[in-house]
Amino acid sequence: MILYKINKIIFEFIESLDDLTNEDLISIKSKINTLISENLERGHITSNACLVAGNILKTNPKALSEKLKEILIEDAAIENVEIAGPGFINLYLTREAFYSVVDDALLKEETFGNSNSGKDKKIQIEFVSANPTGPLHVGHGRGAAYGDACARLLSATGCKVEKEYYVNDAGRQMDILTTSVILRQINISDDDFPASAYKGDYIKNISNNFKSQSSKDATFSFDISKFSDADPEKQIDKIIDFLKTDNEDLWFAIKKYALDNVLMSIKNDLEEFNVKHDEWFFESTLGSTLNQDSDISKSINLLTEKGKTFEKDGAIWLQTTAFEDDKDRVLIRDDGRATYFASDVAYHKNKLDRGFDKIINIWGADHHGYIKRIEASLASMNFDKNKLQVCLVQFANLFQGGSKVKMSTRSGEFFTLADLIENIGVDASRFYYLSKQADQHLDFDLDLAKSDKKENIYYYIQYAHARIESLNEKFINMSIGSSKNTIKNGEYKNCDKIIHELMRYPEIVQRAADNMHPHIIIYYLRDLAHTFHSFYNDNHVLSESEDNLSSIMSALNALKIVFGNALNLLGISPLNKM
RNA sequence: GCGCCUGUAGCUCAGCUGGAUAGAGCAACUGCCUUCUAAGCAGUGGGUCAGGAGUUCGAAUCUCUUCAGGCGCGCCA
Repeated sequence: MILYKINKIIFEFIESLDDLTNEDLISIKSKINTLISENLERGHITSNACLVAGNILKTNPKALSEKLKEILIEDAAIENVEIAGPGFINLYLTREAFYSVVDDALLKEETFGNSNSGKDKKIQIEFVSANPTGPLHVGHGRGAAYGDACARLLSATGCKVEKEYYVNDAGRQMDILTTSVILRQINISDDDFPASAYKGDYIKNISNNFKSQSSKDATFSFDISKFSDADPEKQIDKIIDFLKTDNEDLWFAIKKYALDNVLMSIKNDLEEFNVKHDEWFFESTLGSTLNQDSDISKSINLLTEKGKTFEKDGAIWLQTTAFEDDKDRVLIRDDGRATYFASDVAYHKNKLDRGFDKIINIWGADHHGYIKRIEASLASMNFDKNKLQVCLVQFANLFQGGSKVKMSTRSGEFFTLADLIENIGVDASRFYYLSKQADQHLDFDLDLAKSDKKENIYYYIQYAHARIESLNEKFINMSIGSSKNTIKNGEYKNCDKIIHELMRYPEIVQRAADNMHPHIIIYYLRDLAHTFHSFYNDNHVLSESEDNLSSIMSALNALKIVFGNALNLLGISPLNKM
């Protein structure tokens, strides 16, 4: 790529300067920005190299830029060099070099924009990982869209990415799910239904389906009033104890059935949403403290060997305060059971033991308090805690008819991911989920996502793609050769703005991947669509001369490739017709 | 109280690895369809980038501070 070459020339120039220490060089290199310009008025490529070097070396940036200009102008791809403002360098490429991006895109097609900056790094990204106690809701949808888009971005920069879902199939929430289903079996009325149990319709469905498929029957006598307790948590615990011990067969049959069912529905929702995990890791496989060979025991033993644990009040603690945590955390309760934290420690050890160069967790923002303690546990086991990167996803609020859509999980009525997809479709959902930086609150406007006005950027972008496709079909029917001369030789310059925007694409992908910011792609697409629509209005393409027409279509086909590739990074299919 | 995030045009948001006049869309007003998809284009007006201080040749962007809003702080999962 042309940018790479120019960067090399600039770096060589900097290195040749007098009185340059190694430190200066590193600092200068890290601050230099040599980019495709945002605006053709500033040349094709612009660099702040001389400003940065001038500042650090305490010399006049303008004098530096004069020298650099002499060197750059020698390059065959560069037609002109301008010095602007306090010492910016603005480069103009020759027609040939300028046009080369079109050939490059047409040649590389779906790999255009990709790089190998990730150098085959093995990265695991864990996302969604919702508790298997009910259907995915719109909050999970955001994590799903974000995690999947990040995986695509990282793959595009050459990383080997594995997507994983962590299934919390051990612990109390599974007991509550099981209990909820059993209580539906024995027809506890809605009024008597425990406050802490799950009440959604899906529970009733699971219950009914189990009844019709299994010979096991809930025929024991059960009087809910015997379990009453002012604290709903204690109430449900009493019921769990009873059901577990007195009806073991039924308990395990239903537990398995319920988990399988919920998991199946989660998998279906994700598949529908165009998200596919490579691995499903079950918490239960981490084992328990009763088994010395389990992952849980091994990680706790390791921490103990390293002298990081201590006993207090009958419990075993990890001294996470040694690594910036607010307080120390319990690994094993005074009754001998492991905490959720202990499972998490074992799980993260397991992940790193699998040999990933980096593990990424996509977590709900409400979990941000957990980052320190996990990092502390990894550091305590002598892992490099920088191998773990946690990305937080803020909540999404749905708006419809100008007001917030209520989402009450307690009553079991919520707007599920499946509802959202049914409402506005997979692609528009993914698009709007990704339209804002993940760690910030998102107001998701359902009316906007369905609107047919320009304010609906999703359609605005798709419309550009569809228009190109439509032109292309007509062009193909005209059977004209594929000369690109009039753009190459500069006779026809009306697509220059489009070509110029195309040149930015690889650097946009790189930036989006480096920062894990898929929304950068969205705003780039919006600008790209605007450039295209503007061109389309000003130029009646099909009535151009044959030479111009075929030239234009080569540029537009390159543009179409970029639209397609960029949308694909977001997991969205481009529309050919609208 | 502690931690994280946010505050940019009337509204919804970009821009934040410091850079050249702070950008879009909506809303308001004005134009553009006998020709390729008007789900479009062109234009006008609209800003003390929450307030203050600092670092810098240069700050919406970095540091400190004040104010306002959101979220999180269990031997829950």
